[in-house]
Amino acid sequence: MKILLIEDEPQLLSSMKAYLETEGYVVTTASTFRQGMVKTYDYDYDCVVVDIGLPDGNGLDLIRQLKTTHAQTGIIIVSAKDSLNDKLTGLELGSDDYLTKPFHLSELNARLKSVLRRRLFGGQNLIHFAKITINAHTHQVNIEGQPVILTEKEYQILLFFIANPDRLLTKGAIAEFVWGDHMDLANSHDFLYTHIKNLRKKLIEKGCPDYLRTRYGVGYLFSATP
Amino acid sequence: MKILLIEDEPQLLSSMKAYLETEGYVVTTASTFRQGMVKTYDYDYDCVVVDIGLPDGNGLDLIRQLKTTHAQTGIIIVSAKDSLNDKLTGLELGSDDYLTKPFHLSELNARLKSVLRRRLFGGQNLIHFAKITINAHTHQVNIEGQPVILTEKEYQILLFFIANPDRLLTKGAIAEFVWGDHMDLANSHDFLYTHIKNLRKKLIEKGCPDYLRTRYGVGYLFSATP
DNA sequence: TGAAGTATGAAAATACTACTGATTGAGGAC
DNA sequence: GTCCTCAATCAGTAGTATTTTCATACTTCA
Repeated sequence: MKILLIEDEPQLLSSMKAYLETEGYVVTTASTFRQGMVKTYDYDYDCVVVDIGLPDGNGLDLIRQLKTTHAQTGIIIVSAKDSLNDKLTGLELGSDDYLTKPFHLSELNARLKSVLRRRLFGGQNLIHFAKITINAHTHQVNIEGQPVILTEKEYQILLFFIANPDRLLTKGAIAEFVWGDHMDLANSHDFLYTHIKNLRKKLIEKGCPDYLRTRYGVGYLFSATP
Repeated sequence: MKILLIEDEPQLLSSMKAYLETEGYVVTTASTFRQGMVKTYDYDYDCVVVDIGLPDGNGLDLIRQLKTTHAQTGIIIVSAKDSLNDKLTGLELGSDDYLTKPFHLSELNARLKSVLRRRLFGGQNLIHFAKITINAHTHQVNIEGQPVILTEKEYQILLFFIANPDRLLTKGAIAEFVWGDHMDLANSHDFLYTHIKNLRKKLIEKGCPDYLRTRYGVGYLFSATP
């Protein structure tokens, strides 16, 4: 899960970054709209958190543009109490949620989760796929009622598969979803293999058919139908 | 596709070579201008990548000479940040692109692709020939929209044919394009026959007329008109 | 027709890709 | 500190695709 934070107060920015990273997100930062805009050219973020009160230019333009060029990216607006108008306009333009300064980081996290969940599964908290049930809130996974204990990486990989059933997912795409863009190219895919092996094993142990099919030289396909 | 790398840092040189070889190029190296110059006498490279900051002599001379003796060879200049003048002069002299150190290997690859594409097909990414469409970027080939799965060798042979339609191509020329100069002389042409057979078969299977005509004792002619 | 050149299928060799179990090391809990 | 878990790495093996070789059959052309 990749988040872009656009915020000009260095202290707030770094504490947001630190907090979200402990929550397992891959976080990129920018301190101006311009910078933030440039980063969205290079990369598809799952969610952009933007402080709309930045000095350079107009944050609403950024939102407008993001919504047209990256329609599927979530947007959360952060604003000072007095810029209510901007907030409303932002929501009209298609941002998914807003926060008023000052806010608790846990609050940001909650909004983020909700936006991302909405993005992936239309806001459902419980996600079903054949015998598998995922609670996106608690990260708990069940196979026919039986709980399966997954590590965070395993969970994220499974989530990505279930968010994209019956679609051929390249190893690069999976790595990008789980780890961000800093390792997909250079390194080997050993770490992916290992996590997929462990995930497969845990699912099958609980009586789950092996929905995961390997496409040699490309990636994986998660499907309940042969 | 044959590339000559002229660069004096052994480490950079070898990593460039290794990377480009995995990308399917045939790579020769030189660590001085003099050496590089000599190699261009022997051989026609598709592109020369030259670090203009080498200690011996003047790299600009090399570029000037290359442009007159091998007008169709692509040239990419590599330079340190501060030698902007050299870079500009190089471009004036006819180099096709430049890179400033340090650079990502993927960046070099992108420039290389672009230069070679420009050389072969006037910069087009999508190359059309009758029913065949080639995406030079992804190496995908389509016959009337239908994808054809080709191996890398088959792809390169097809690319060479389509880059030279209606021209009689000797087996030596094809081999040189695909494998470089290390095998065309000595060995038999069995491997070429095999790849051409497989390529033909795959194209015809997808409903493509057999554009490839054999010229007994010489080579092949790729043409849409009888 | 015969010799050289070309085509073809199948097998062998090679290179590449994926899977697995074991191990290491970092970080948190106690 | 010690114990634990998890992520990451490694080495070895299995699996698959591609390239090359080879034996044989077929064409072309003098």
